Amino acid sequence: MTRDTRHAPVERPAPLGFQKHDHEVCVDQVLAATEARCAKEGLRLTPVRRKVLELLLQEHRALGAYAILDMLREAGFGSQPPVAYRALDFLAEHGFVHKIERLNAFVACVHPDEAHSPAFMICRICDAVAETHSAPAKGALGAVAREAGFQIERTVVEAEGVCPDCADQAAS
Amino acid sequence: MTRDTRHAPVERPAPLGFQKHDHEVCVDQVLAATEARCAKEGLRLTPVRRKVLELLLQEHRALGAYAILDMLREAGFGSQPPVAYRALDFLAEHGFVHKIERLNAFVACVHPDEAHSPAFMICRICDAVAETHSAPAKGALGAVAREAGFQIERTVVEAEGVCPDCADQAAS
DNA sequence: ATCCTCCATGTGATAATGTAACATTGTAGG
DNA sequence: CCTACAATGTTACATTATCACATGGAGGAT
Repeated sequence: MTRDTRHAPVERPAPLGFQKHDHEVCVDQVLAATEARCAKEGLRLTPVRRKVLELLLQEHRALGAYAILDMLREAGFGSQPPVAYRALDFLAEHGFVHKIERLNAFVACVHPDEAHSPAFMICRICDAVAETHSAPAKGALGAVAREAGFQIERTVVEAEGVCPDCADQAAS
Repeated sequence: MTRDTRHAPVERPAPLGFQKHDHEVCVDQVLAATEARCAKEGLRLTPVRRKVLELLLQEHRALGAYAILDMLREAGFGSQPPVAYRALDFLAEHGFVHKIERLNAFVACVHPDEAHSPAFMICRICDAVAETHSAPAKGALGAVAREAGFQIERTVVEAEGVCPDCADQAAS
């Protein structure tokens, strides 16, 4: 759709946020936080589910279900689509990962503790994705919805554009 | 994804906005406005493209590409997916229709004149869709993006919830 | 008018994404 | 232990989307 101008993803996609950071620490922290929340709420972070989350955290970018499935296969898990989709459903349902509708892909949530309605910035050149907050239901949209009698339960907010790295490259 | 609670669409989906209105007039007006804009900008509103827009306007709800394709076939146009997708691409590129990412479906734009970044309210029960405005790039999200050096070109804003009609039915 | 070019359309084939259904395995609670 | 339920694995299939290439039609240049 209207994506004629879109390039193929660059070889080494930019990190999740658009800034550098210590991967290992970041992955470990989120995994630990996720395990804690699962323990507290009686959720079962089974091997497949944990592996999917770990993969998404390590890659630190949006991955399609089939890309994840390939990695699961290599890791010795089941190799049929439902395996990946079910794990992703679980993780998404509890906010550990988010689906990027624009890309039909998934990213690990970078702050699994707090409840939040996420918003994303998606680079159309390298497909890097950065997560931030949004509260659209509290602003103008919320007002329109209330007036119309529409009850908002969830919001999808995705901004498409050019990330700092790709803008720099284009300039040079 | 996390849509276990979702019902099948009800038999008679609610209209595009959540309020009643005069279909005929509405369809004619938008078609006329679209033709005017195409004439002015040298865009070619060919038969297929016009037909697709007309179908979406008449149905006044979100339709998948294949639903549209079926109708095109019945109307004597080509019957392969690219026929529908190309028409939709054209229409979406110029803002005459919008894609609802959450549904992988398309709706006719209800105000094809003004340039705008649309926002949608989507009923998870009957799949009715209402369009309104948004300016997320001007609010908190815009601030975050500027700070991060991310250039927003386009936004996807979709609120999922329950429309007034379905809320009424649930209450009764 | 003729040709030429570009854009749009038609078609077949195939890729990518997502689900349904059912058998099997594992795990927690009685 | 054993029962009930959740999670996994697998087959098959449904839905959504794109590629590649041939054909047709509108407009401009000569």
